[in-house]
Amino acid sequence: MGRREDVARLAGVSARTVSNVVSGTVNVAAGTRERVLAAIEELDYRPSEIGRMLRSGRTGVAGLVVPDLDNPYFAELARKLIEAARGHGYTLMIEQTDGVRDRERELLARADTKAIFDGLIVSPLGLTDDDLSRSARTQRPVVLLGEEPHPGFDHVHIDNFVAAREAVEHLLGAGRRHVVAVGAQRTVRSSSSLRLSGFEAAMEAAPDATAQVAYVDTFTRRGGYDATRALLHDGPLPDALFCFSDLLALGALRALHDAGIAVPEQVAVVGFDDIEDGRYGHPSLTTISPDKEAIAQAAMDALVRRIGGDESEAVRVLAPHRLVERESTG
Amino acid sequence: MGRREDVARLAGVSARTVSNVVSGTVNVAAGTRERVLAAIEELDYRPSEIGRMLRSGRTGVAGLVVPDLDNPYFAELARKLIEAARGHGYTLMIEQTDGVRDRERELLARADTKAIFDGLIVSPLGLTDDDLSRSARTQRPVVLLGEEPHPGFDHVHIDNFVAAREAVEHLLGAGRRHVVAVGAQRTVRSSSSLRLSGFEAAMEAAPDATAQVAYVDTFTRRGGYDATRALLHDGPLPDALFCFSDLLALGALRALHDAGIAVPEQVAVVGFDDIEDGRYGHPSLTTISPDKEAIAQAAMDALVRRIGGDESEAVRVLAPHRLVERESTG
DNA sequence: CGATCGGATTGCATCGTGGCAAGGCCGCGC
DNA sequence: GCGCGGCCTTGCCACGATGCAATCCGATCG
Repeated sequence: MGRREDVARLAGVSARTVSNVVSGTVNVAAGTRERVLAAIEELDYRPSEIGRMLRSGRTGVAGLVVPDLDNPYFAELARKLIEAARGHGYTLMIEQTDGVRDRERELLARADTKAIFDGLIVSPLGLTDDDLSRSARTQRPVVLLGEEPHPGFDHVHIDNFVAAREAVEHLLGAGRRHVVAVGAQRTVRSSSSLRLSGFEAAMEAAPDATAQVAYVDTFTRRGGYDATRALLHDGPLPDALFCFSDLLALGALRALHDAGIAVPEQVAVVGFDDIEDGRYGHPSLTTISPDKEAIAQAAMDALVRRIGGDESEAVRVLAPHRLVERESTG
Repeated sequence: MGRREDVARLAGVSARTVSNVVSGTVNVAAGTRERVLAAIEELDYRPSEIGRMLRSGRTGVAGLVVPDLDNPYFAELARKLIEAARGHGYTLMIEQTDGVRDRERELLARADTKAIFDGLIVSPLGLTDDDLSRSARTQRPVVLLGEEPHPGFDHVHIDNFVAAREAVEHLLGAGRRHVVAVGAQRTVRSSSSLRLSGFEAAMEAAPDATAQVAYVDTFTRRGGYDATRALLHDGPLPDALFCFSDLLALGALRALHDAGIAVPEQVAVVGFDDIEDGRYGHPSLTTISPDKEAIAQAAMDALVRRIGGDESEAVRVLAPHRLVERESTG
């Protein structure tokens, strides 16, 4: 690949003129332009993105920090985010944290130091306000996804409380009277606390119904499987499960099937996330469907706005969700 | 964030000495180092990664081009690749092509021009040798994943032919006598042709068995669902399906269930990829499990070696696979 | 015919690093 | 007291690009 000097020499102009042709921001005589373009073609010259980055201070790269691409919710979200980023002329660098707080902190710190992003979209699990405000010193904007807002940061989310309540109301409305919330967590701070609150709110409005909470270790199929097994072993059979994620629900479905319990006849199941797997499984999964495209779009919009220098107060964007009824609730 | 000049002034040294302290490659007197480090802390100075990139010609970024992160196989592979990249001190930028040849070509071209990667890992679907060799002019190394090798490029793969043959032999060994290969494609050039060949080889070795090929439009659950529906509608019921991917298999399972056909009693099903979904579904899916970790590791190893300047002949790395027997084949 | 104007082209400076080699300083040995 | 060696420190430059302002040239106008 030729360098700009070589192109200039071949075209019989100065190096600066080559730049003018390439950037197109300055008037260049038609004849000159053609000679330069020919020389560029001839020598296979391509301007260096890194030089431009250095000069302009912009990289056109945004970081995405998610717990885990294995998780279909994040994989589907990442897909939409990559598309949204492309729409803004941005490329995404993806990092995984496995929900480990130290990894999340480390990546935030790297955003200050080694990294090259213009900004960062973070889906945190274990970060505290303190972790975040410590990193707020950075010049680089951060947009948060997920349940919890943090003061001073843009935040894109769905109304988890209302969504959870609607899911449970759907179960109650179908006549279910013993509903178990699957997905509370003892270890992790308050992830999903809004979903739990929504569950509780719906249950309190139905005094004749029994509410129960099942704890899980991880938001995985195995977590849902193990929790449901324990549930079936320990006590009376409920007639509905509200799982805090589709993965949990898929694990629960499997455990119910293994125990010979019919879904939805004996137990109805609702999930949360609307991942593709839930649509083709047997039975297909009723779930809360967050508008992932809206989330991705809003997050990139906010990030690009901040990168553009917007210093206004942090915004909270509410993306739509809807309840999708499928076979698992009849 | 302070600049190097400011740090130098505060520490009472030259800007160059600040660099020397930061890089650590040159001897600096202990007292000077401490003063500089204190000034760095005080002014919150952090060296610019972009400046380093420009100076060194390395970015520490690799590109990953996959069809689609929605596809759990690629999501799981991406996860492993990100981890492998981290092990080499690299970060990944992920791009999606949706298997569209023009997008793949465009991204290869961008690797030459706008992009900042040191190298690229590509999982192509529609690229021709010509497309690739056209891009081989670039200085940036490319490592290929997937079925098809291309001359002159490092290639990491599993033995698709043998894996497919083993999958079909497993079905035949269980007494199945009418096996349908689900996943041949009319439009896309030769994707999965090795899996088809493996299928044919196994079937030819069993003269008393009936082989059949079902075509799909896309390697998705819907593709598998539609193809299986058509299959059930059109002809006699086979007693085994060999699906070229787990997604196809999951769609097929759903279609079989809708038609009231028992799996594995009436029809056995084998998939390919061993994605997480297949493990918890009902029935769980027998599948060919490629060693994704080995693939990711080998791909990053090869890429980093090339980036390091290795000009030796292109290598082909064969990663292990194994047949995982689950409920869908009894 | 000279002055002015405007478009095309160019040189200079800068972004932040780090390699290179020259310069500075101290201490030791003679 | 002087010279020399060795360690620190520093200035200069290039990496590649572009904003800015100066320069250059042909053309038009008075």
